[in-house]
Amino acid sequence: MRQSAERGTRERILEVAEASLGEHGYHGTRLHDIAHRVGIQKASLFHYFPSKEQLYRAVLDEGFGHAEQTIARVLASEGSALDKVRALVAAYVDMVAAHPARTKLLLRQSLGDAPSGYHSADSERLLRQVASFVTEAQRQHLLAPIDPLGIVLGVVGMVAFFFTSAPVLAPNWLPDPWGSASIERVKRHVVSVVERCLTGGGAPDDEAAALPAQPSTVQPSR
Amino acid sequence: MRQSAERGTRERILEVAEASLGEHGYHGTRLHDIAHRVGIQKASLFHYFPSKEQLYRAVLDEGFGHAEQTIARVLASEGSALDKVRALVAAYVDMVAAHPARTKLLLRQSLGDAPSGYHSADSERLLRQVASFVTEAQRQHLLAPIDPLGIVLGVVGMVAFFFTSAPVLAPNWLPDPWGSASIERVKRHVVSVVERCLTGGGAPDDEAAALPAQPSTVQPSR
DNA sequence: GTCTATATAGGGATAGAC
DNA sequence: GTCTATCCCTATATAGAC
Repeated sequence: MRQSAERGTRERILEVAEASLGEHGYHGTRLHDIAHRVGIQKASLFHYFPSKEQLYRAVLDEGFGHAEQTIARVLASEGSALDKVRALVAAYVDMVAAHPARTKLLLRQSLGDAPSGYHSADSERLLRQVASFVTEAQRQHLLAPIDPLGIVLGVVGMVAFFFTSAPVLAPNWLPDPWGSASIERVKRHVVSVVERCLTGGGAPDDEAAALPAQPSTVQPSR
Repeated sequence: MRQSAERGTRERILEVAEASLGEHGYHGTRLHDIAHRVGIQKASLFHYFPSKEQLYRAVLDEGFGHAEQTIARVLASEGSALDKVRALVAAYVDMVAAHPARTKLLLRQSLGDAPSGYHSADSERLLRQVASFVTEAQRQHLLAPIDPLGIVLGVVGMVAFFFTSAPVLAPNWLPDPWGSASIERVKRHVVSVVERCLTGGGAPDDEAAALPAQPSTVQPSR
C-alpha cells in the first residue's frame, strides 16, 4: 500500500523469520541470524517490526491465515462427504509438506513456545469448522459416528508428526521427507486410516461422549 | 551408590528440570528458575551437573529409559497380538498422561530443541521394537497389513498431540486434560482407531510400501 | 555441598549519522 | 531505509569462602 521497496524486504524478513522460528523456536531464534540471512543489519529489522515478539505474531498470523484459506476452499468444494474428507487430508498433507518450518512453528506454538500466553482464537475456530462438517455428515449417516473432534485432532497431530518428528525419530521411514514420493505415501496412509475410521465397519465408539462439550463428571479438585 | 544427601537433591533437580524444560523448552528454560524451585542457589546446580546441556541430556536419558521399560514390559506380557496392541496403546496413553512435561520435552526434542544435534539412538530402537512386533503379527495374518511403522508413528504423534497441543487448540475437547476421565476417553478413542486399522476390513493399503527401508525411487535432487 | 560475589558473553533494543 | 555504535540486561558459568 506504500513504498514498493519496503514490501519486498518485509516479506523476505517474514519468510526467513518463519524458517528460523520453526527450526529453533522463539527463544532459540536470534534476530542477528534472521538479519544476516536476509542480508541486512540487525538494527534494520526494527524498522519493520518494533520487537521480536511482534515479528513472531506477524509470522504466526500469516501461517494461520494461509491454513484457514486452504481449509475453507476445500470445504466449499463439490463432492460427497467422504470425497471432501479425502480432499481435506490431501490438502492438509500438501500444506504441511510444502511448509515444514511453518508446521514446526505451529506445533511449537501449541506446545507453549510463545513468550507470554499468546493465544490465537484462530486455531479453535479453524478446528471447529472442520469438526462441524464431520458432525453434520455423521448426523446424515454419511460418515461413521466416531468422535469428530478426536478424529480431526488426531489427523492434525499425526500428519504434523510425520513430517516434523518422524524424520528425526525414524529416518528410515521417509528417506526423503519432503520429496513427492513421501508426500504421496503419507497421503495414502492417512487417507487409508481416516477411511477405515469414518466408514461403516465397527462399533459406534461411545456415541455418548461424541460431542459432550460439558461432561458433568470432571473437575477432580486435586 | 554414594552419599545419601546428594542423591535426593540430584533427583529433585532432575524432576524440576524436566518440568521446566518441558514447559519452556531448552532455550526458554532458566537455570535460575530450576534452582529457585528446588530451593537452592543457581550456582549449586553446577555441583551436580557441569552445564545446562548436560543437565538436559540427563533429563532426556531418564525419559527415554522410562519409556523403554514400559514398552518392553508390555511386549513381554501374555495375550493375543490384538490384546498386546491394546495394552501398548493403554500403557502409552497412561505414560503420556502421567508425565505431560516429559512428553512435551520429547516432542520438543524431536522438533529439534537440542542445543546442537543431540541425536538419541534410543528413540529409533524403541520404535523399531514396536514396529517389528506389528510386522511379525501381520506376517502371521493376525493383524491387517497396514504400514506398520506408519501406524506406530501415527499413534505416537496422535496421543502426544492430544495431551500437549489439544488443550491449547481445542480446550473444550478435554475439559480436564489430565483427569482420569480424559485419559479413559483418549484411550477408548485411540484403541478404537487402531482396531479399525489393524483388523480385517478394508483394502490392503499398498503392501509394497509397507516395509521398504530403501525405496529405490527417491532422492529428487532438491 | 551450599553459599556470595563476580567474570564473561550474548542478545534485544535504541540513538543518531547518512 | 540502512548503517555503525552502543546501551542495558540477563543468563551461563566460575572463583573461592564457609
